[in-house]
Amino acid sequence: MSKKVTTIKDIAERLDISIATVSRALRGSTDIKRETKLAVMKMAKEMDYHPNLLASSLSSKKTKILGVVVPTINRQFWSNSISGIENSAYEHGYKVMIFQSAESFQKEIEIVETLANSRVDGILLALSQETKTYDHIQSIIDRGIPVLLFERVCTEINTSKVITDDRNGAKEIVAHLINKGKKKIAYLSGPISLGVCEDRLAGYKEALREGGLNIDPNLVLEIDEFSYSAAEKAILTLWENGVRPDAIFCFADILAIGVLQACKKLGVNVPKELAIAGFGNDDLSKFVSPSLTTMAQPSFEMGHMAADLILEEINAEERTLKFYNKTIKPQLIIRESTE
Amino acid sequence: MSKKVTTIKDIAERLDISIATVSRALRGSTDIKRETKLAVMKMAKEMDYHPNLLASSLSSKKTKILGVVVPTINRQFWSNSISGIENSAYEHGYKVMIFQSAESFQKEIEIVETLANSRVDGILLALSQETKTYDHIQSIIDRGIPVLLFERVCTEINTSKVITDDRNGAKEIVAHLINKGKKKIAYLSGPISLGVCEDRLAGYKEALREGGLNIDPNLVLEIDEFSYSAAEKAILTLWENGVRPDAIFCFADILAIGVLQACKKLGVNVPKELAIAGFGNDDLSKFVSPSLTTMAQPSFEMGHMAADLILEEINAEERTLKFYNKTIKPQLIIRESTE
DNA sequence: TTGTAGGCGTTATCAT
DNA sequence: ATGATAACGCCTACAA
Repeated sequence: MSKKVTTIKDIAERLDISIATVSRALRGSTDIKRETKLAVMKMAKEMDYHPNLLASSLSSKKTKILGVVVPTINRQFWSNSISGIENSAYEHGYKVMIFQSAESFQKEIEIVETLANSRVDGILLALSQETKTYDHIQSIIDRGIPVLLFERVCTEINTSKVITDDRNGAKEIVAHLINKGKKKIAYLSGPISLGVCEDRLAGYKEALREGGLNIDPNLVLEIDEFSYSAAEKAILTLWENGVRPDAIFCFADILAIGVLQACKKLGVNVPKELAIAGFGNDDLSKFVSPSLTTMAQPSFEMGHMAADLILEEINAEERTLKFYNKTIKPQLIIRESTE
Repeated sequence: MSKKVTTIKDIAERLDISIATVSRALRGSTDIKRETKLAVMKMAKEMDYHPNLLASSLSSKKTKILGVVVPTINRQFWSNSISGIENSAYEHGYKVMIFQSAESFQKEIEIVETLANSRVDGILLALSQETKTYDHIQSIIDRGIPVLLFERVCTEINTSKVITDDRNGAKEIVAHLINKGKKKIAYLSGPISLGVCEDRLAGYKEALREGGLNIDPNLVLEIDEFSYSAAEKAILTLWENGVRPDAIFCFADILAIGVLQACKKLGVNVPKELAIAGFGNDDLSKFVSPSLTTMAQPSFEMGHMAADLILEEINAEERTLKFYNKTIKPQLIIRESTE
């Protein structure tokens, strides 16, 4: 029953050569006779040999694997960024292991630990919503494993980072609302403890200031869950309380969708009574009706760049300890919800 | 610079005991003195010890990792099913490695090979669109690694499978269209070489037959890409050719969205002139306007069940060689696009 | 309960 | 160009 798995040792014995030679032949070392190499390859095929990556990695101290941790793969932004990461990794001969933290600090810790213990060559991480301390990350870095933070980053850790230009993106789209003649512009934010949310808040405020509008704290809504239902509820509550913005900038498209749903229930006309702007340019934003004005986030490119950077760090001859801080510009896409 | 990594050997030396004892203490073996165990644990913490999973897996021949291969993580059906898999795996102390085949046969082969060479304890696989031969899968099974097929399966391989009840699901939703008085019902399918597509075609035909409608081959549209743009184009072409169904059942929600877009361009009223039904119950289907009638696929449950099954197989004392064939019922959700 | 020692399958350093 | 042989870090009979 138990199938005998062939190893390089078996090949060596059958060919009556040393395992060292087999090992070299198998991964195209230069100094090896052409014929022995071919003989080994042939025998390997014949004996149905498959390398044991565990053994190889243990010995070589390289896994050629990148670990990725995102809050969820169930949002296009994240799944697209993963595709970008995979694309770059693939080009460089690396594989990618994907994990979801589900916005849980505990899970993030566990995942990062597992990844490190699995000796991945590098970790690409987008912080969970709950993450407020960073010892678990610093500890990984101290263990000598390169970590790159993307999208959900923090200032406390000194390492390479790739982020969206959130501040200017938010500023641009809010400016667009102002241009449309809106005077009471709200911001529907995720947890402001998240750097991304804060940065977009800053951009929002900046746009208001430059547009000569004053900042009304009552128009800054903070919800703690990235779901359309939470957004919908927030708007219904707002209306109950008699607050009436004439435009709203939402942290993410999924939230904007919730706002849209609320408007349908309330009979509020979009964009006349309430203009809605999102962020991300998910498929959803395009197909919903009215279609959603939003900032397109180049998520694939972000992932690609992130992987490029960490691979560069991994393969740097000297640990240069020079980290990059890259910013990616989002792009305004005007649709019906603000026109 | 190169930080010395602590191993059990180091701990053993510091405590002046054998590495065997340390090893046992570290993973709670029963027969070990309480105090030595505590001493080891304490020292491990003190020396910042982290187990090397490569070494332990190599030695124990178990990785406690499940490999998952899906066409893409960028569709809710797939990302949700992965969440289901993770959920079950997590409960059983397993981790999950996720890979995307991008509907490419070549990539599928590579991924499956890598997974096997990484000695994962089991593989959960949804076949790529291009996959027509299955030697690469049989070969993995022959190597002794459990493989479970889900959603995208084939009959050629004898192993556990988890699928949607596609035939009855399709039948039910098409029957619903017939109930609504529709007489010329089209089916917009993905590549019919895919089992899923074929099964839904069968259900579609069965519903027509039972509804007393005849089957018109011109109303069965086959496209080779699961994108809204491909679907949109198909409908525009159909209209150009003067074919006018009064209802259309789409293989997936994303295709139904494309049909909806086409209708908007053509000025076709939905559902009066053309009723539209999808499959999957993506977020999209709910938020689009008119909202989409569809079959809700319990993707999370499917993933969960798939993982449960393969874990059972992995942990079976005797390789029983008894495989399961589970079917999950989708549920009709009626919305505006057919009302 | 603890120790000894032989793997697990590769890679890598010296020799030759 | 090839061969011995010692790691790599951990597990696990078998002994004690």
